[in-house]
Amino acid sequence: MTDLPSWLSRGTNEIFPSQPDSSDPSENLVARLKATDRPLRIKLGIDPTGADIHIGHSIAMRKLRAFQDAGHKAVLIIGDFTARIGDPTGKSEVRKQLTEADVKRNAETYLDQVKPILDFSEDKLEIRYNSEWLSDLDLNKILELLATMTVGQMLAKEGFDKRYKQESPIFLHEFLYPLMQGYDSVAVEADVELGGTDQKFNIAVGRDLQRHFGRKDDSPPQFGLLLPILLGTDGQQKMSKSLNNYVGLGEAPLAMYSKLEKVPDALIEDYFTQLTKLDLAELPENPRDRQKLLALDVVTQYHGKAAAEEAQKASLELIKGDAKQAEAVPEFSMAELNFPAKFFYVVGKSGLCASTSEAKRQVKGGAVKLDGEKFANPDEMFESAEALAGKVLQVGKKRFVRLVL
RNA sequence: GGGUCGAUGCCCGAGUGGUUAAUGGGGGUGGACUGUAAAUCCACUGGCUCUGCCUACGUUGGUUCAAAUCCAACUCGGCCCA
Repeated sequence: MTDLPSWLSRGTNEIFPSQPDSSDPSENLVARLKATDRPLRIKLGIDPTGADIHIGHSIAMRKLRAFQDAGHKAVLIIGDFTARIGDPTGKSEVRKQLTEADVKRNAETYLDQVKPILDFSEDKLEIRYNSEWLSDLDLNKILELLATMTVGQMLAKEGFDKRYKQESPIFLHEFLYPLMQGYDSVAVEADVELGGTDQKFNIAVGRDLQRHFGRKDDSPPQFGLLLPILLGTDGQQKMSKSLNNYVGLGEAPLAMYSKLEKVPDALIEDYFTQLTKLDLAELPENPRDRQKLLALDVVTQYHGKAAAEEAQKASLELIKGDAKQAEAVPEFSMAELNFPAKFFYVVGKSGLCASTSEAKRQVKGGAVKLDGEKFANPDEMFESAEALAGKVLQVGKKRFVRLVL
């Protein structure tokens, strides 16, 4: 049989079912793509559990876009219903439940953030909320769903297995999650479902359920296409907001750029593969140039070329420590401070430190500079704001603020 | 429902009546070094305009000159039995 086209294979971890030598469209995705007489329906579900999505999430979105460009239909499912339960995949704890209002707000910002990635033309994209079909399931239907799987099958799932062995609690409603995600596939008649490698179980459940409930036009059950989980900028754990190793899609150009330009060397090829269309064979030799190219390319995708180049310039200036030169230094008004004031108090209130106590420690530790000069006496008194006006206060290498009246 | 064990700082985890924000590790922040990285070394890591004051060891009460440490009830979780 034929090889996968590169738009399909780039960065793809696994496709299942996969019988590379078969021409049967139910077990070979390339054959399926060829055999179809209609655009395939490509499902990707996201649960609006937080306000931000990051470039790790963008991987599946980009693949979805690739399908759109190849003429297929993206079916983006906003898991407004499932978000309230929480996907137990990879979690060692129960996720806290969200209110309807939270979920709605999150969904809106999500859509906003994926605008640069997806093709939003009407015939290319279908956006569905899974409360549409899940909120009306009656007990009969739920029992039917539950009867398709055994406790053993559920406990074989990685996250549950681990939690079970660690003696941490697993609530019964969590067992429902894979079934609901699978039922989404039934409801939207998905032909392919995209997801991270950790989604294999849930996507496989979708196949089972499609088979169980049958499909309108007797199409074969959905294919699963698994994409790698992006490691965070720390190079250690998967990218996640709570680990603070993420690059958010909604971030400002400079913030995005400066995070991306220090991606560890070991990860940079993965990042190029997953986040850009650049040819890996033509990357620069110098690792530092690679980082810059990556940062520039990704920022361009979300903010345009001009903003990306500006971010690159600003970032260079910041690194040189030339804070006074950089225009991007935010201002902090001292209007609400009470003078006379000790130095650490000013630093603490400036927003550069989390607390005045931390500010004091940072000053003592020699991390604080005023107009580029190290300033290590936390108890230095300033009689009035005028004495500090116009100066640049700096904590560490990355945090700056210009003091104004 | 019965029995039993457990709940400590961002996380893990010591500590079992006595001066002390509370050992250690991870993580984080800062410094040196460097490619702005990694690795390594060092420092810091509850709050407060702070030579001191305040708040902390699941919650609430109690015993005591004194409790994270003892007692009681409650909440939450694990395990065993049903």
